[in-house]
Amino acid sequence: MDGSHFPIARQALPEAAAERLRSLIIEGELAPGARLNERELSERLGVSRTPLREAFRMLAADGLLVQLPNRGAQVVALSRDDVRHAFEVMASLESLSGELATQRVTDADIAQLRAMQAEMEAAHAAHDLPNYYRVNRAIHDRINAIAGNPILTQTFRTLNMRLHALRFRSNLVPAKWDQAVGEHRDMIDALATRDGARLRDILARHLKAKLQAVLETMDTP
Amino acid sequence: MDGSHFPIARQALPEAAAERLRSLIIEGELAPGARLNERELSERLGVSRTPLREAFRMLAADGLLVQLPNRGAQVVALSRDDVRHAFEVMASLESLSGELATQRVTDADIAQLRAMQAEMEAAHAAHDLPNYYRVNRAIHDRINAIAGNPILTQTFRTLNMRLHALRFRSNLVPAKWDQAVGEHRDMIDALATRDGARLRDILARHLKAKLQAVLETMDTP
DNA sequence: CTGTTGCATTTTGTATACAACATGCCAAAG
DNA sequence: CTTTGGCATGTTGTATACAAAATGCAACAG
Repeated sequence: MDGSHFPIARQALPEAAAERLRSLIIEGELAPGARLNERELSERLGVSRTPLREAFRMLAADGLLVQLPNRGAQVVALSRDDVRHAFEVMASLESLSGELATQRVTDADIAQLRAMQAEMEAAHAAHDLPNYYRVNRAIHDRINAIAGNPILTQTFRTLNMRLHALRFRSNLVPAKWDQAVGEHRDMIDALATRDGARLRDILARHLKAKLQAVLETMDTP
Repeated sequence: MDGSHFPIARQALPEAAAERLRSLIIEGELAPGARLNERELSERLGVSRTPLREAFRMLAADGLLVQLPNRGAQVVALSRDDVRHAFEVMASLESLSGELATQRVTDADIAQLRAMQAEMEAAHAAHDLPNYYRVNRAIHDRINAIAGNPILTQTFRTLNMRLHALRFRSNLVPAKWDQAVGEHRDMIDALATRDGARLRDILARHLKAKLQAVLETMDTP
């Protein structure tokens, strides 16, 4: 018997509900601060309240919801300071990720990253924002994977998820966009030459710029 | 007013259950790898299965449990690599914490830390391991608080919680203990002189030594 | 003796009923 | 007119009943 167990996602109603809720939050269907009515949501998602409440607990642990005693759950509303703090931590984690990646990256990885970079630049040239973001994130994820530290990856993912709830994927000033693309190319160069210090430096600047861009899209305190 | 003003915190049964389970896991009552029977545990904790399952979700999010579909929850068993990875991330976060703290620390903070350091050295001199660990942790928490980044604090706490499940609080080689105490004194000195680079350096060494100490207490792969 | 099949039992997963609490409204007192 | 008390209503919190899946065991075929 080989170990090929089918990925039949048979079960996991709470996970499925959590996934669905995540989408609703990230897409703004459930706005920051919105209170979540259990009965209404359970009907909308087609599950009963029990698995839905377990989904709430998961999202609360991710920092996407806050749960008030006897008053239910509501979508978290990040302040500008929250965003600054999150980016401070993310910058530190990205630095670590980059440093580890320079130690472990293979030539095959570099080739793959360069291909993704090309794809991203194509999206940039075509002003295709959704695809740009998709590939952008894929590159960051790939570097994270190369770093080879699952706990780092998970910690990072959790932080990222919070920020995605901000839906800052809308506006992007052309000059900043150009700069970001250039920084990405530099990042991969630094990786290719195994220059950890330079990579750290680029990442720090990259994140600082991204923070500014995000803050500019925020009208709420 | 009746006299029975119990802390009516009748609420938050899931939180209470989670807290209790955390203790049971950290104290080894529930060993790594142990499967948790819902009915048995719910009777033991005096709550029904519904809030207990929500507690499971919370602990799973913290990384203390893993939940397998249709097969319940079990206490996570960390591998040596998991521990290495966790320490890698923790070192990065501690560095950030130290750097931020040097920027924001006040003289009053320094005085308080020195008092705690004295308390810790007293515990060291008295070979009082439990108190040593308590004050040790309090110092780290204090520095974290001085850093003034709640998201950093929370991320750090989550990671720490996983490691506490290892119960490495038992053995400690005298030489290592002496060294750790000295490093703590150096840390506070570096903070007092606002020497971020030196603090980073000390923290990196401190964490590396701690990792070694923890790994030595592990017999499981 | 080994391995498979089917059944009985146990355990997890989900829905729902009921209890505790919060909220909004209206009436009545000041 | 404002404030307060109490009731009606809705919402969350917990327990439990029921369904589905896994597990263990024994009988049986090879």
